[in-house]
Formats: sequence, C-alpha cells, structure tokens
Amino acid sequence: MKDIPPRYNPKDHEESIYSKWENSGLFHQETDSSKKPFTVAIPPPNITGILHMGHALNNTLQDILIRWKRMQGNASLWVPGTDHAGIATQNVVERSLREKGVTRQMLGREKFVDEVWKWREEYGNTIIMQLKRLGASCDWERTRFTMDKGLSEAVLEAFVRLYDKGLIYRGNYIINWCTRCQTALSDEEAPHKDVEGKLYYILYPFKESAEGVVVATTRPETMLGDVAVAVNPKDRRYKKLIGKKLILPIIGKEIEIIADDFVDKKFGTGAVKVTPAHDSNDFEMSKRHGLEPVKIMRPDGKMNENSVRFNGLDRFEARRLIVAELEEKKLLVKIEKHEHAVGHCYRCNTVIEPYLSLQWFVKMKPLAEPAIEAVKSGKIKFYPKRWTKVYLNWMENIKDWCISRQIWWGHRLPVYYCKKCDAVIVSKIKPDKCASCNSGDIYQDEDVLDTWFSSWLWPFSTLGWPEKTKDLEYFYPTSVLVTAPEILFFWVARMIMSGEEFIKEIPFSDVYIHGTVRDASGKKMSKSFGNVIDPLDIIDGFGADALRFSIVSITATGQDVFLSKDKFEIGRNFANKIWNASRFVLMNVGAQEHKSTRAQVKDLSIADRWILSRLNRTIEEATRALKNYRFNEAEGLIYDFFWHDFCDWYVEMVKPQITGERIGDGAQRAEEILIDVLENSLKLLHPFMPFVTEAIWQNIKERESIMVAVWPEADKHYIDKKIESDMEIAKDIIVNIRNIRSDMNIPHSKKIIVNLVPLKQGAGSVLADSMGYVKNLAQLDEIAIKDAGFKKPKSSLSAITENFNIFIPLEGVIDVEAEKARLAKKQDLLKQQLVFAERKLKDRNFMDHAPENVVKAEQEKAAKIREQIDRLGTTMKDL
RNA sequence: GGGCGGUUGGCGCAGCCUGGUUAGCGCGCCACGUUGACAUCGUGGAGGUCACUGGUUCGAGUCCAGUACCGCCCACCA
Repeated sequence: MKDIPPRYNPKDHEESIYSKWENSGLFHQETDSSKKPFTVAIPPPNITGILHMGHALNNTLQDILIRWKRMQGNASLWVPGTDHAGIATQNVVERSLREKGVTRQMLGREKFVDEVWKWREEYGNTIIMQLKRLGASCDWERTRFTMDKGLSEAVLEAFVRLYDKGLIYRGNYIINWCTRCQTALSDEEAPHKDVEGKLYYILYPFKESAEGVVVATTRPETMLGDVAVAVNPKDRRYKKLIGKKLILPIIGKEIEIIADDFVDKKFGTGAVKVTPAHDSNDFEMSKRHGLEPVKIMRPDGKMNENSVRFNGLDRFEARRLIVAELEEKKLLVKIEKHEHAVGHCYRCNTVIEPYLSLQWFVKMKPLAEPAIEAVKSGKIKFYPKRWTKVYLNWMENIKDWCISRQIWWGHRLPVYYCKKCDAVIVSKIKPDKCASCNSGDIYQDEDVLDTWFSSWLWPFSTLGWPEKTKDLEYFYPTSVLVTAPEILFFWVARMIMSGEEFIKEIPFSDVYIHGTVRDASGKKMSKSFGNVIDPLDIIDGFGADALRFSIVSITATGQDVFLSKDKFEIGRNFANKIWNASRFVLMNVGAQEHKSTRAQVKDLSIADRWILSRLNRTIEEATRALKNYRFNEAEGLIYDFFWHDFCDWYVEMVKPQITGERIGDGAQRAEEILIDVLENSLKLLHPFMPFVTEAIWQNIKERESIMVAVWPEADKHYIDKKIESDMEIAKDIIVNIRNIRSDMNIPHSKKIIVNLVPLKQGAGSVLADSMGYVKNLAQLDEIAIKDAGFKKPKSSLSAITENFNIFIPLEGVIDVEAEKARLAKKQDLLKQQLVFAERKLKDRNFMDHAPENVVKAEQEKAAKIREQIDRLGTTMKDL
C-alpha cells in the first residue's frame, strides 16, 4: 500500500484539497427539481471584517449543516456575501485618508465614495478568503454584496413599496445622534451602558423672589435649552406653583412651571427641567404643552449660538463651566453620585446625544404583526427556544425605525425634492420634473439608508428579488438561519418582517442561535480588550479541522463559549487519531477492493456484530442530534464511537487476525468490516472535519470526493442491545485483569492464566464467543471457565465483576515472597502514618482549637489509611 | 425595574428537553508502557454529598418553587 506518514499534517493537505473542491464545482448548486432544497443564507460579514472566533463558530456550524444535507442528497445551497457596513466602512476609509492628511469633506461626496469602492476592491474580500481557509463550502459563484446592482435595486424597491403603503415617513423627532460619526442612529445602534454619573441639583429662582424650584439633572448643559419646568399635577408640594414663572439661570429667560403626569414625584426633587430638543420625554411633553424646542448644540457636539457665551465649546467642557458658574452663583444645591444607563454609539462608543432632527422612519407596528404571528404559530422556531420570548417581547414593544443616516457610504434614499415647490417625490429613478409644479429643478436627498435596510432583505435579495427568479422560487424560503444573539433585533427580527411584507412568506423556518465567543475569563473577544485568539493562527498551528472540531466540542446548545488556546489540541489530536487509525486500516486491508456486500449476521463474530451495532446506533443518534441542531452532541457521539469503540477496542480485537496468522475466513470478514466502519465513520466525521476526512478518502477512492458520498443511514437490524451488553461483560473482565496486572507490576510480556467462575446462570456461555478477545487483550496464556465448586488456587488474586469471579494464580508469574515482603513494607509505612493521624485526633489541643473542616479532613484521612491497610492485608492473605 | 443564562472531581465543560444501571468527556495529576496505526499514543489509577433549601415521585444531577453568588440582555425616571 501507499506510503502514509504516521502524522497528520494539515498543511500538506488543506490548500490542495480546498482548491480541488472549488474546481470540482461541488460547492455550486443549481435549482434541481429532483431534489429537495436546503438553503442557508450566510450572515454577511462586514467588508471591514477580519475573521474572528465568532465568525469561525458561526460559519463552522453552517458548513456542518450544508455538508451534511448535501450528503443526504439535498440541493444544498449556501449563499455567501458581504455587507457594506455603512458607518463602519466609512470610518475605516476616513481614518486611512486622514493618515494622508485628507478629509472626506476635502474630497467631496463623489470622490470619497470612489475611494471607498477602491478600498473595498482591495480589502473587502479578506474575510471571504479567510472563510475558505476554514473550509466553508459556500457557492462562491453566487457571492453577493449589499451594494451590488441587484441588491441595491431591491433596496430601492423595498423603500418605494413601503413609502407608497404609508409605512415610511419623514419627521422631526428626537433620535440618537453620534457626535463623532455625525449621523443619526437607530435605537439598536445606540446600546445603553451603565455609567457612574452625577445628578446635579440646580435652583431655578422665581421671577419675583430669590426662592425657587430645585430641579435635578444628569446633563446640566442642556439647561440652556430649557423651555419649562414640569411637576406632577398631583404633587402637593408643587400644586400651587403650577403656572408660576421661573428665571432660567445663565440664560435669564422666563419659563413656566407646567404640570404633566409623566413626572415622577419620587425621583430627584419631583421637579424636572424640560428640554425638548435634547430629550425624548421632554420632546413629548413640549408637544403636549405647545412649547417650542430650543436646540443648543451643533451636530458635532459643540454648543451653538443659542448657548450664549458657551457657544463653540464642546458639550462636556460646557457642562464643566456651567456647573462652576452655577456654583459661583450659589444655584448649585448639591451633586449626588448617580448610576444610570447612557447610550453609546455601537461603532465608535461615543456618548450618544438625544437630538432633535429631521429624519426618515419606518412604521414598525404593521410590519411586526405578521412577524409576531409567524413565531407564535410555530412557523418559525428558535433553537434554543428561550429566544422566542426575547424576540416576542421586543416585537411587541417595537418602535419606529430611524433609517436615514448622514453619511456618504450606502444606498442613497430614493427621495427627491422640488426646489421650486418643495414637493417630495419618492421614486426608484430620478424624475425629470416635479409632478405638482412641472419644474425640472429637482434634487435628491443627501442621506443614505441604514445598513440594515439592505441586510433585512438578504434572504431573498440574494436570490434575485425583486425579479421573480427561478432561484427565488426554488430556494426560498431558506431552511435555517444560524446566527449570534447580538443581532437578533438588528437583523433576525427585521428579516422576518421583510419576508412577510415583501414575499408574503417567512424567510426561514428555523433560527439557530449560538453562544457568544468569550475568552477564558468570560470577556467578549474584541480587539480593544486585546484578548483575541486569531482563528488563522489556530488554523496555521493546529489545522482547520482542529479549529472546527474544538470550537464545536465546547459549544453546548446556545451556551456562550469560553476559549483558550489549549482547547484546540483536542481537535488536533483527534484529527491525528483519525489519520492513524485509517493508516492502520489502509496499510493492512486497503489494497483489496472493498466489497459493499456484508456477510450474513450469523456468520459474524461477536466483535463484528458489536462494532456494527455501535456504528449503527451512532449513525442513528448523531443524525438525530444534528436534526435538532445539537452539534456538540452529534460530534461527541461520533468522537466517542470512533476513538473509544472503534480504535480502543475493535481494532485491537481484530489486530491478530489482520496482522498475524489470518486464521480462517474471520480475517476476510474483519477486513471488510474494518473498511466499512472506517468509511462510514469518515462520512459521519466529514461535516465536522472536512479536510482530514477528504485526505483519507482520496487514499481509499481516487476520484470521488467524500463531499458527495451518501450520508449513512442506520440499519436497525444491526443494532443489538444484547450484543452490546455481552461485549461489556468481556470488556469488564479485561479491565479487571489489566487492573491486577497493573497493581502487581506484571509486565505485558508476561503471560498469565485466568480462571473465571460464573456468578450468574448462563454467564459462561455468554462469554464463550469472546474468550479469544479476552485472552488476547489481557495478554493471557490460558483462560478457563470453571464451575461454581472451583476452589481458589494458592497464591492467587481475585476480582469480582457482576458476572464473574476472576482468579489469577500468581505462583511462577511473580516472586510471591518478594511481593509479600514489598506489600508488608508498604503496610508498615501506612500503619505508621495511621499512628500519627490517630495521635492527632486524640490531641485535646488540636481537637479543641482546629476548625471543624480541618478536623473532618483529618478523620477522613485516617479512615482512608485504615481502608488501604485492610486492602493490603487481604491481598497478602490471597498471595 | 423587567427578562434570561450559569453554579457537576484541581481546571474547562457535557449530561437536564424525554427522571431509573456504577454521573461522563477533555486537560492536568500519579504509576506503568517504544507489544510494527498513533507518545498529537496506549494501559491502569486517584479525584465528585451534581451551589443551597424545600417540594413532587417508589426513585431527582435531571421536574417544580424559593435562596445565594456569578454573568448577559432589555428598559425614557430626568
């Protein structure tokens, strides 16, 4: 047979195997009416992204499903692609321009966008290349990008349809404003973080007297934009003050005390300053009371002309100075420490400013209804199902979605305005003239859409929508979405809404949500923490299969994953084990043609029947686990079977037949079964460890790829509980004998004799078939089953199992007298230890003063020593 | 404020959905081993009152209720 090195070196195989796969076209999937489709749309990574462990986990799981289904004979399609990631990408390109001393404003919109495209040509496919190293079997011919022509078309179509339905509107509202990115953000893009802040109590004096009302605020600088002070109408303290006038400090403006139910009597002083342009509650209040908002800040976070002498100062600097000024004027009553949640930009972590601004929104309630129903009715299922509640809770409290962004990289809103009459025209293409006044002076809205406005169309836009394509017809809805919990609201929920809205059909029936990848201490892996384990380093050092296997092995359904580098040794070692077990099989039996016809069950040995039972049980259970997205369970079952059943036991059992004398026709059958079990194991392993299984497969069958081998089906009549438990009896005896050998230091080369006395009716005949294996694996000279009257021979050790009493005469095997002496010496030593321990336990001083647990430990120690002494005593008597 | 997850040998985790042999796995530890697949290995061993309290049950690591600690997510009390 071929020369197979005794170590699996991933570097020798991965690259060539992957390019073979790519060239073979096996990743590509066309519509095929003879097959059932299985479709997965990749969560498109950002073009700025580089592969991290989260991606590695996410894509490994998808690849497992895709490869498994492909082997099961489905038309298995994995649609890959990338996301243009508006703000993130714009930031990255701006940063690299800045290094050359260029700002985007210097370039102007058009040139800047050109720069971004150039950047994306150069770096935007990095992550795609990295996915290939992981072994991802995506249909690369179908790679999509959210800014592609087709997908952009889908975005415009979606916008126009929603607008025509009245589900998109424009308006002045308080939105989340990032002063660094200088754009509006959706609520999801401005996650709240707990911050240790301060609560400032400020006196607003009455118009007529130095007395006044104290208000509490966390953002004192916003007082410059105050238009009122509000109290709860039921608050006795303030009831009679309602309608009175106050003088707004610093500004000197007159403001009124108003009454509003929103105000919480118990918080702060029960009086709240009203700043409609910089707080959403205040904005709502101002609408109720007909108050005009006053903006005091510019988009860059600096104070504006309404801020009198603070004009031009940064908001936090202004805060500091205003507090100082209030203190000086004795208007600052007190400052309290105050922990509260503050929004932060999800891209740059800048503190979000609630900001009054004219933006575009999607009305979400009508879209949410069918999406809620889809999950409630069970049409869409979450795995694990606890996410259902999280999803429903969010959907039922959904708020309108701010979709306009004040950046340049992205899909420009298909909205046009007439310069002459201010008419708003929403259209996929620029209209020639205004529909209402016929003017040709028309310009397009400057804003672009939220990145997620294109991603939410992903499951169908990638299949050609809005065109009615064959692909869409055949592959949609997709089968399962595999994703991380972080983007449940951003993406998963919105895709369900868009699917229902635009296709009238759910985008996927299953949502598998895996855990977050964290480091060993539980922190999220991120570049800024410096705790990143680079998947490519792991692939270089351990191999892609090792990375895949290990990351799945430590992923219980939906649990977070705690990673450290040494975990990848599990996968590397296993890949090597697979390689070497295969090497053994191929070197010994590979030369002959594998016959698929199996011998009749009755002709098989007990070992053969046992391994076939275990194999078929494993096939059955692993397949069921995969069906339920229990990846680590499936993998664990296959691992245990392959390593602990096949390698540890079966291979060892048949070794003498294979490598030795080849007695009888058992050898031939064992060879057939060896290769059969090996092939089936490789198939089971392939979705998890594609490279090593393919490398071995190519050694067995030169042409065909294991990718398209048929996934094994469990043949139930091989599954035999009786055989399995019979084998356990034999294994138990072997382990007990080995145990005695180990205890007595009997070398492997020393053959011994064993007598078995059955303890149960029929135990002897059950064992009859496996006597040979016991003899062989326990290195025995002779093994005999004796009857119940059998007398324990002199100088022998015994062990009791459930079914047998095992006697091993040791006369002539070891020097009995010397062994007795050795054990006696050991016993003496223990006895001495016991004396010390007991002395301690009788020591008044110790017993009275030592802590309870120490005393207990001491007692346990003594008990253990006593037990050991007894055991040695029995052994010595037996000898 | 609401919701969710975790707590199992020295360490990292399965097992809980579907209650029932002796609670598994990997690492680490101890002893032995170069028996022609594999030292990225083999054989054997030590090590666990399954966080706590109560309940359901013939039987609970597994189901129910509560407590404690750790972690995550959501939320406009300024």
